[in-house]
Amino acid sequence: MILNLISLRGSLSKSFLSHFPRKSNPAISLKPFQNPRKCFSWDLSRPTLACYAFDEFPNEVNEENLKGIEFLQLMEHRGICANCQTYTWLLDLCLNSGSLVECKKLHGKILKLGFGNESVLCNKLVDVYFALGDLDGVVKVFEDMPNRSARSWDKIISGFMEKKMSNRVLDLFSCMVEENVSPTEITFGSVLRACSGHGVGIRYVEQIHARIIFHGFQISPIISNPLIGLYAKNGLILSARKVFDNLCMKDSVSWVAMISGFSQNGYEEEAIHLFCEMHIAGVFPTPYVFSSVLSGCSKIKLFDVGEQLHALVFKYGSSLETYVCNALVTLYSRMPNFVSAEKVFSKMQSKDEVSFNSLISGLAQQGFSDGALELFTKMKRDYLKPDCVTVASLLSACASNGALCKGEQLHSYVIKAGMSSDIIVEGALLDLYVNCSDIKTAHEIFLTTKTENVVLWNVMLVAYGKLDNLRESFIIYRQMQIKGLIPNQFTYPSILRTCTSVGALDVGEQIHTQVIKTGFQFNVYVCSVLIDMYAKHGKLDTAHVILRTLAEEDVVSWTALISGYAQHNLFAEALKHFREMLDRGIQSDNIGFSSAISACAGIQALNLGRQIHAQSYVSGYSEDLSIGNALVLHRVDTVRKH
DNA sequence: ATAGGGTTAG
Repeated sequence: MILNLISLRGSLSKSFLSHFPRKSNPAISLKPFQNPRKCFSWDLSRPTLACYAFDEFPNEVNEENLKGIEFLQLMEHRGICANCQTYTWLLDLCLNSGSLVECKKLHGKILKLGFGNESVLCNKLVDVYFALGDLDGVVKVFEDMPNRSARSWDKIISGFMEKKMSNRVLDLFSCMVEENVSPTEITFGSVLRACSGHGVGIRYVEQIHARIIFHGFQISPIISNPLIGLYAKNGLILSARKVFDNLCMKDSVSWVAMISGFSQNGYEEEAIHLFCEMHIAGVFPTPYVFSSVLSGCSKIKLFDVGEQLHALVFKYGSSLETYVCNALVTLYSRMPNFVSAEKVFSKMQSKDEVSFNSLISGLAQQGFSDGALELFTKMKRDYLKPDCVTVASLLSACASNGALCKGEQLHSYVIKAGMSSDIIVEGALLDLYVNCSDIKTAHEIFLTTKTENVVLWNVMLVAYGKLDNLRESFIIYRQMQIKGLIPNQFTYPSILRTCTSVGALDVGEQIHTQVIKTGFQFNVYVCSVLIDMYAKHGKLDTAHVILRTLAEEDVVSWTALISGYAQHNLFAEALKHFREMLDRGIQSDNIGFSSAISACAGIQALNLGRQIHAQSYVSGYSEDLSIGNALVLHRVDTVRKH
């Protein structure tokens, strides 16, 4: 209707109208055609304004020259007073034209005319200043505002959040609380996002949570979902679960937040379990939840569950989603053969860096460094930029294969691409040189790094361990404690192995006390090395006690003890423990087999030795050198007997 | 408001 009328007016075209904000009420808009001037003072809608301009200034106004401030000047020239609404729309024109100068002029006029108290205008000014990037302007308007409603606070808080200025958001929130303005859902939404962006302490998050409960928002998914994420990111998985359980209306985002929270914190089984619950509850599985739960399956190598999920991915139409496919590629690339991984990968419609990284890391972790490097080349050919993750995987593959030359080439790529200070690339790089026995270069790199990365220190402990240099290892170990770095489950095995190999049981015992002090006495990795150390040095009772305190013993811990018994001629004990290990459903490794065969030789148990040999053969150790040596010994001993 | 890939080990 309006457009028809407008088109009758010739030059007043649609593009002319596009200069004006779209905010028209058709019923009112018809009025100016009867009496534009009268209408102007109390109602200015988009067409009214334009029609007025056309009626009043047919020669002066056209599509090109009409700008907000010029129009205002024309109005003033004609003696017509602009009202509050006029300024609102003029400010909207600034938004479209992007002119900060004009906005400032209008701001000045608004203050001069005494419109500075109008909250509508102030909010609009905040919008425009934000859009034009003048944050000082924003703050100035806000400081001058007389009555700051929750809505105004929300506007400025979410504005700063959009600019990712978490500090400002949290400061503003404190001010808001001080002024006793009740926060809204939107306020809490921004504040929670600021918390995760800024990495604030969990105590602060808990305070915010208390306020959320106080204001009765804990049942809102919009607030509780990010809260779940925040608790999960900080490792407080129980708090996250509590928030999740308190939600009476869980939406799909709530489920994803909780499932990914579990999956990312080492609670993969719980993640899969919760996914099943979600599925039973009839909630539609989004691509988000698939990528999350699949990632959990990859981490704990639950391939069959992953395959079942893959079927669901097809069923629910997520099979073309990049995130989902990437998670599937990761899952399948952890399997011994890469057929499924390559199938998913090649069928992907749009591959990104992560798609390549998933496959590369799979190849790298299974020792196929050439295949991984080939993909690295392919990746560059597809115009995808290899990132820190790519390089870290590749470096790790080169390190484990002793491919120093290729590793060095990657090193220069790292320097060129500016990744030298990435915390993980540094670790992988250092590991490369240590593994390739270039300890000198490794130490040089170590000296150039910042000192707060525990991994680097651990790798240096491995480095000096390789040189059997316990003195230097111990200095490093001491220094990291002085720097306040907390040893982890990688630290203790590294130095303890050196103690074992140089025969420094006293130093080892000293470290054992620290293991207990820091709560690592239940860690299988740490304990297996302790058992090995004590067993090799004849303290078999101590080694035995340590094994018994483990909740979940593994092959390496058992065989460390068994080989200790065998080495100290306690053959019956060795065989007894070998039997017990098998009875517990733990498959032997080569150390276990060779120790048991040696023990058989020791007590001249030919038949048992043959049996164990057959077992080792079935377990795939037919070409193992240590077993071969044990067999030779066995033969010699049994021949000697006859 | 929710998602995928990474360094050190016996």
